[in-house]
Amino acid sequence: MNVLSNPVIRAQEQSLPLCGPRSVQDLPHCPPGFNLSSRLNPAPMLGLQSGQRPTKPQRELSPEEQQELRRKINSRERKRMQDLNIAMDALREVMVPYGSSPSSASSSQSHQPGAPPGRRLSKISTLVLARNYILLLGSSLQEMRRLLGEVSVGMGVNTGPVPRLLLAGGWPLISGPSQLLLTQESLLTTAASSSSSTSSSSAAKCPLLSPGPMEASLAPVQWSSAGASGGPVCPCGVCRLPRFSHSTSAPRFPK
DNA sequence: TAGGCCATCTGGTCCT
DNA sequence: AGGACCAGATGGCCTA
Repeated sequence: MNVLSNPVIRAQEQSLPLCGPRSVQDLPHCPPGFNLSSRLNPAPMLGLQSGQRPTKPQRELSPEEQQELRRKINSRERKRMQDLNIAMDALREVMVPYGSSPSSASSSQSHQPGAPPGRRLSKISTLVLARNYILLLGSSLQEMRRLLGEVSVGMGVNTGPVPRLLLAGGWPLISGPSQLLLTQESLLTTAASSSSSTSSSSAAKCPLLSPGPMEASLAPVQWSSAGASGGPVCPCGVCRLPRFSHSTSAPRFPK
């Protein structure tokens, strides 16, 4: 979101009264009698237990100081969230080779003029996808080790130059997030050899965030083109991946 | 128009 | 004491 276009921020930057845009009644942040100093400058506790020292009397902040302090805190929080979004965009760039508009971090819902079609991944989708990708990489690594072991046994350790599997490009390596378009079968095959200990509290609900570290976490997801067919969407209500559909006919790892 | 997604504000808590 | 982190609340924008 464009910071300057945000009326609240504008009000902040222009030192307009806090909570201006809204009525006082429906403002949990600014209830009637709201006083920043109650937090920033807490009054001595009533009903202190015996033996406790009363809190050190603190300097009362003037309204201007309170406002300035509030601005400072808000600004910090804004910065923190913007940094988080930058990191999220960096992750999107890795996870989504299409449709991502990296500079859109602060103007979230707008499409850039020249940007490729397709909606930006939501934060939750980005995280879920990244998790799947990481798990998949892990399982690939394990599979690779297993195959390497087989080859070594077959050829005798340290006797051959380069295993032919390598030359043949037959490794089940992941070349990119797009390879998350895998069938359940292939994923399970790959995942079977791995033993992650990840657990998820959402297990029961989401096939992508599911119990079995690998088995279900690697439930196949598939990119579908923006606005396309409207295949089944993850029903969990947690990830709600809008651009993925569970696939049953995707390419498999070469064997 | 409802629902999803998001940015921001805010107060609470924990840490340094 | 001040900053970081978190979660709840709120309102705006967008899409189906």
